[in-house]
Amino acid sequence: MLAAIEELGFRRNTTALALASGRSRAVTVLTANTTHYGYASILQGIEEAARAASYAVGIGVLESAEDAAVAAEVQRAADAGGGIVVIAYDPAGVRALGAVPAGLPVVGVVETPASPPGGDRPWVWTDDREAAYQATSHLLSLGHETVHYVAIPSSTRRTSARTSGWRQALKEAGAPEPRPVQSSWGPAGGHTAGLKLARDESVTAILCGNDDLALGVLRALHETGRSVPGEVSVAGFDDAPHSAFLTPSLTTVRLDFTGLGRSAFALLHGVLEESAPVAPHPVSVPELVVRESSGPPPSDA
Amino acid sequence: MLAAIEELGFRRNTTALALASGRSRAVTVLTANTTHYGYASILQGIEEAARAASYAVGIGVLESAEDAAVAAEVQRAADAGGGIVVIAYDPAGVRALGAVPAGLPVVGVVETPASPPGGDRPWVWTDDREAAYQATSHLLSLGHETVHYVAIPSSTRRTSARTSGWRQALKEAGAPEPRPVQSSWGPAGGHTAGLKLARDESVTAILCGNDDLALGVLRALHETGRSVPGEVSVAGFDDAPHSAFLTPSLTTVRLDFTGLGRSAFALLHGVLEESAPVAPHPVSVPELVVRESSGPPPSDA
DNA sequence: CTGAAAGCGCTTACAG
DNA sequence: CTGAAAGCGCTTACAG
Repeated sequence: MLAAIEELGFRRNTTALALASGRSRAVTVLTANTTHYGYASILQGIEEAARAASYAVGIGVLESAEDAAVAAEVQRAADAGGGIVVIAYDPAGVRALGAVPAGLPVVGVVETPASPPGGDRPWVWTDDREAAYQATSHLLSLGHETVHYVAIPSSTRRTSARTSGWRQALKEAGAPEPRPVQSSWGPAGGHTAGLKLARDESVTAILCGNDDLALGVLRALHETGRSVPGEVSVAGFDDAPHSAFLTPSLTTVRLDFTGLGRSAFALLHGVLEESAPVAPHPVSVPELVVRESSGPPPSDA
Repeated sequence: MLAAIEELGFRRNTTALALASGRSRAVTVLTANTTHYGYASILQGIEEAARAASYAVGIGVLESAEDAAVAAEVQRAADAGGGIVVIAYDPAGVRALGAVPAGLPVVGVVETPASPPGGDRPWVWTDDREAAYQATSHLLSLGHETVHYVAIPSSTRRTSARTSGWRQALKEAGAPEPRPVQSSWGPAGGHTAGLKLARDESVTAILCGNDDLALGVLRALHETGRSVPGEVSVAGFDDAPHSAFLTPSLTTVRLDFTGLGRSAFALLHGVLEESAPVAPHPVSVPELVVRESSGPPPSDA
């Protein structure tokens, strides 16, 4: 009988099931971006874990950080039923996480939290603060007087985790703290920032908020005739797939975004079904990867 | 009254609506990958257009090209209700497109079709053949005797559109046709292929199946001490965001993947609702972008 | 433990 | 044109 049902291509009707039972086995990911390395990798991790648990995965892009637009996207996600994961790495994401109505199952993917964000909601994070600290310390240990910082847009008005890790390393080493250069997410922003920093002869080490920014900085340094790492050292963030193959190859801090996405889903799964394996509070441990783009400062500097 | 309803946070129940009416205002995109530039951009385009039309967007990743696995993913997408877009740039995608049961609303995103793929289903494509033809012709016009080709994995056992465009340009110019080097999707594959080609002194021009591959080839050439474009010219495919900022910056063929995604959704929308604007048969026109990585062959060659 | 009824929140085809 | 009834395909709480 069951075999016959199988044979005839019978399939449980997901919609009716959801209406009758009130649960959906679905997760909607709310994110401001789907193409940058970190975001895309988290999405990939969530999808993998969701697929393994037979959950459907939906995506909603937060195109604007404006309150009304964010609220509309959150509503759409809520309407879809099931749970929500919001990637809160930027203002739009942070607002979306805050706008999810109480009572809805949600988990946030956030930067190192100073204090628990979004009230008592479950969340996962990358230890961006530690990662920035490691990269900055590495550059300082090479003998650089200080390390300049090209920042990705921060998620809140407060200091970002990456910025504060960088700052802490400088402070501990007694190094002067240059003004961070605010930039964007992509290579073009890094290029602009790099051109600006290249004009300053005293700059010998640059930490970039992500690898794409670093790529643009590398290009700017090349254009202005400053050699890397001979005259200037550059380090990135993320260890994107291309970073090992740049010329010079990029020193960076590897972050396990895919694993972070899987953890986010696991947490949500635990919230939605008591039977699901309970995920511990997961933190991805950053790992410094030293390559060609960092070295000692020029001896005559 | 309506205001009061609005006030109380009343919302139409999507699930009940779908059950009762039999339609979902949802699209599921089936793809083998979500992070590579082309795939991610198509997904982004679909999401934009879907959001504008108030459609929910789901994703299903085809982790394996094995028949049973593909069939299972297609079922999941079908179960979700609504329409399906499948990105058929690889064996898994091509099989998934073929496995969608007749009668379900589906559109395929395919390589330049030799003949209409998937029967009489609507589809959109990038003109990969033309793009490869343009890039190859550019390199030949610079004076190279021939152009070597590092290929991405092809979607079928038949010759890919990119390969055949390259071949056609060589043939028309009466240039010898070297054996294509089969590679993967990422920089690591390009690096391996580049190392291999670098051993052959006669190689002066290399066309790569995508920009990530080209990035790896550039690195391999650097490691083996061959200058670009002095000794070897390199061209890519896609015009990914970082390509303009590599050193040397990469000559490539720009493809409008985001627009392609939007077109795919528009087509599907037309199939699902007669009232929706009918999309024309859309083709994205490739555009050659000449940068630093291509130039004349060495004069002594 | 098994089986028939009620109900999830809508749409749609039908009676008034 | 308006309004009450039936039904979408399931689950769940309840009677047997």
